[in-house]
Amino acid sequence: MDLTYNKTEKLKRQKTINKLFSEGKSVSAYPLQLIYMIEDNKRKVGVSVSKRKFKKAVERIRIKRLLREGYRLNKSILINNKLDHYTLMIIYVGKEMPDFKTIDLKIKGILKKLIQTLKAN
RNA sequence: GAAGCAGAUCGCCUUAUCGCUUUUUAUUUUGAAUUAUAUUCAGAAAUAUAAAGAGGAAAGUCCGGACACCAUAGUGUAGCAUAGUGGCUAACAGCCAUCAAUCGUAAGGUUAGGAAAAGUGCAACAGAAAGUAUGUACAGGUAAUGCUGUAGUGAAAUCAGGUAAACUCUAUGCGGUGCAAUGCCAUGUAAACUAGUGCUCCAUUGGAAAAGUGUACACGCACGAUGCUAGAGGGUAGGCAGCUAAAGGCUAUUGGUAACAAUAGUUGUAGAUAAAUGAUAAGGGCUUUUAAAAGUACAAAAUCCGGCUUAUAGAUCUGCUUUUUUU
Repeated sequence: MDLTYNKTEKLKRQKTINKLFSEGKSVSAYPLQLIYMIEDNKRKVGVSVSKRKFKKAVERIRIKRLLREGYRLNKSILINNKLDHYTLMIIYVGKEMPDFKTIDLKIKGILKKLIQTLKAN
């Protein structure tokens, strides 16, 4: 089972990020929002937290780490459903500091929701 | 013992499993070159292994430098900053010593502490009057006059003082822009297109120079047609270097009241870039509490250093002061 999340899998290019925000579709399940795009033949995933909602850098870094960890442990949900090329941006839109258990749960939820919406189309 | 003053240090730990970033070594794959099928080279990827991986403030971005580019950064004006005296430093608005004022019983704390005989402005109450000033009473004096003295008000009353966290003056310092600096590679018809403006003079492989451009302004200086200004539409916004060894840390000795300096020894410590340093589980510290249980702060590098300021649960150490008790 693949539990890695290294440099090559990170969403880095400014261009693709802009494209994702302008053309991608979104699925939301509070306190998370997922913007996705099924185009590239590689997996690219980024995480984000609004600076407005969390002013301190410590809090933002903490949430990003939790989001990354949640994706790393649960990305098998996507791969087991024969989905291995995608571009994702996971955004935390909540207003309070989460702990890992809720993040883990919500990530699982939103990834399953993504698969359902894709199958429906 | 209690209350307090000054200074310094630390600021969670261990194990297991799953991960992240950088680097070392090994193997495999791939690429390039060639004397051509085996060597060499350096790069990339994967796997394994080992090592390292946020702070005392990393913060605020408030000062000062290093470094880079703009001209070898010049002169004057403007502007800004600093302000007892002496010293330290690469430098400073920092630090040390000391004087004065002031607060505290004291240890100690605090201070925008230069100049009012250059000029301008401002000033409560009292008082006739506070600078284009001259009233009353008494006394003196004159040709005459508040001309002179005393009384009275006030901090200050006629060659006066106060105020410069008011202008000002004096002394000293400061050129500008910041690592998104800057250089290289790759990509790109990119010195592209349209409009406006400019395209000079002498001369002939050269020289001079207008407009213009370069810094707050002026001068000066440099560049000066591959120009300048505006518009529309597009491309790129990726990689490498800069990038971490530093006015470094620690210890000892010497000089100095000290800040600090010199010498010797020792040590070798993050380098990311939508931004690594994490997640989970178990256990242990520490604080509150009979226990259960709860709490375990503030706050995360972004070119690098020296400061200042602000935030901070809790813990430790050193020196000193006052007071009480005991011996």
